[in-house]
Amino acid sequence: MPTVHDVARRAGVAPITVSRVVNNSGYVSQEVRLRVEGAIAELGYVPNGLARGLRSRRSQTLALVLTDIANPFFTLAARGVEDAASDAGFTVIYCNTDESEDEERRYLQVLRQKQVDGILLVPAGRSVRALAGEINVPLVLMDRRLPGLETDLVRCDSEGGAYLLTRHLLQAGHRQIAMLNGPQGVSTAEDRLAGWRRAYTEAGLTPPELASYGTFTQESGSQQTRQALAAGPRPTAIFAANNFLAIGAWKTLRAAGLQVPEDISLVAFDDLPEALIVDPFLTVAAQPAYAMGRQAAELLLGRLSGAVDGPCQEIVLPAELIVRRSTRPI
Amino acid sequence: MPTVHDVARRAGVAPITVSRVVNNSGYVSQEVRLRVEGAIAELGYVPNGLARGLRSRRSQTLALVLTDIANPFFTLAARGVEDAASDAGFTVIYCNTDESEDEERRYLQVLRQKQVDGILLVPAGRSVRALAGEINVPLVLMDRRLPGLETDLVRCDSEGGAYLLTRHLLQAGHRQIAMLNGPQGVSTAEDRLAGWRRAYTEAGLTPPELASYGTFTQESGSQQTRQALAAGPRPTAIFAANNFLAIGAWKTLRAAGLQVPEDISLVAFDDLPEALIVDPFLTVAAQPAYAMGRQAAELLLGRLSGAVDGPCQEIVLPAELIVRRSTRPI
DNA sequence: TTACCACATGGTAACGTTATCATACTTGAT
DNA sequence: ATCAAGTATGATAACGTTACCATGTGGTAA
Repeated sequence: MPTVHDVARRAGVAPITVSRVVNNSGYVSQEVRLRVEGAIAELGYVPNGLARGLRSRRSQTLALVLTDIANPFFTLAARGVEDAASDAGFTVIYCNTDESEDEERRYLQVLRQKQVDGILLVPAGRSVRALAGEINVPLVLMDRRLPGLETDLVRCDSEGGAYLLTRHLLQAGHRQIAMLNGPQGVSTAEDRLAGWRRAYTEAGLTPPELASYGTFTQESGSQQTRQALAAGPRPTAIFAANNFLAIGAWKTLRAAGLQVPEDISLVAFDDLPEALIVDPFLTVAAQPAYAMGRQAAELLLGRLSGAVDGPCQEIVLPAELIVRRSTRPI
Repeated sequence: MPTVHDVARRAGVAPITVSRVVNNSGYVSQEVRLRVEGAIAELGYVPNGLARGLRSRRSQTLALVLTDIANPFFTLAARGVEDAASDAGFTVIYCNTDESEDEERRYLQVLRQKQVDGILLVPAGRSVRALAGEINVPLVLMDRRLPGLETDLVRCDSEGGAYLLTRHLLQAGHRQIAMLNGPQGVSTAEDRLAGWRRAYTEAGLTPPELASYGTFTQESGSQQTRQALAAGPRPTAIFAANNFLAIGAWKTLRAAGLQVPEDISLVAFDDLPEALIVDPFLTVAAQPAYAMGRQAAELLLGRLSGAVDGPCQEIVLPAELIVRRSTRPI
């Protein structure tokens, strides 16, 4: 592997001049520049990013820490992040926490070692709040708020989306709307619950005792659905707080012999990518996942370059109500 | 940021001793080890990965270069890679080429700079063959063969899977089976075409003129389907060479007023993750995507650690025929 | 003339770690 | 007493780059 020294010798200049050519920094005469570029091409020189990063204290690397890249919502967000980073000459390290705080802690430690320039994080737990100070690296949260932590944040308007979905059902005459939710304490779960509540109260109604917590998984969707079906007056509609919960609910409804929407209505937060779905059927509140990822990355890159300055920003993207065929008036 | 020197001073030892404690290498007495560990904890010392990598020539980083992480097949493979890498203490840089050779070239250059220890690659074009020599980094191909390049390879048995799907249709009495394919020259496309052909010839039949090339996208699936429906005797079945092609085909069939399977049968390579599908309906050849990613990463890590030695390996995982409800006898 | 600035190039040191070699003390076998 | 092997620690230098400072030229303004 040739180094700056090899290139310098070949071009008859000092190593630092090679550095200037490569980085387009400082003054270099046209003649010398051409000679150096020639030498670089002849030797196939590629700068060593580790040495560069060590000296300049910038690694040109971002990290994306999320709960599960296999969730299409995060997959799309990841593409947004990757595209923005790549445009700016940054590479991205991905980390899946699987909603585990231990994993999250472990990864943040590893990323500190790697000297990443910035971190995009979908927090799995509250522990980041304590770590954030230590990490000492620009941090932008995605998707979820983390009360008590002063950082930039790019998220979707969960409360508003949930409100729209619930209002849609209320307007169709539903009153017993079961809410299947993610983990208590996770901001998206809390916000969606709040939206559900607000739709009721704004309609002059009292929210029923039909909200449950769980995890953002299919299994939890099934479990919460079974629970909702078992209790009190059977709900006439179900609001699943994310895509996996919705799939679990739907499967369980089918298994219970209930048709959607004939026997029960079903709405959900999160849309599924058009590319994966033959016949979009669910009425949903769609999040602009790609845009969220891109904007979060751009905000972080802006902080790094100094283009963005000042106090923490909270960018809230709207959720779009897409009415399809999984609901029916009562 | 404290360094080895700070820790060393605090613990009353030499920096190299701190290094030995951190890396668990060489001899360190129990007493000194405890003192050093204490100092590390007190100072919150974290080793600098860049300096470490520069000196030791190992960055503990792998790269995963694929065409599009948004394809669930690759998403799952990526999880397999990430999990295996993470277990071994490696982090993963992701790169999406979008099937562009230019992007692929660009990324390989960047990865060389980053001094990644190894690369997992789903080749977008033939250009890698030329680059592979220069890169000088262990390389494991995933998913696609690249004739003329001597490297490790982990892939699925595309030919066999296509054969199973086609035979399934032939046994059901279909003779006019249109094959919607990906790009000519991509090994998975060629292998699946070969499997389709073999099913015909083994049944003593001549493959019809119903195979077309395109890209592995939904749009191409629509386009190829329209073409197949327009020509000659209408096909009684369609074999889509991947999941996106299948979705495009299905949508186009619906738009043309054709019911699956009543009016036409449909099968596809690639399954969709259970978590995304309410009611699995398509008969498919399912690839073990997660296993593919994991095994590819483990092979690469084995090469790096020296645990795997010897000539190039080609690991071929079987595709599983899953018969569901999208086909019917004729 | 002096002073100053833009341009052009180089020398030196430092980023934080670990490879390599060197030193020295035990212990036990000969 | 001697040697060898195992244990324990350190000094030095190097990985490849760039920050920082220094030097020198030529032109232009005062």
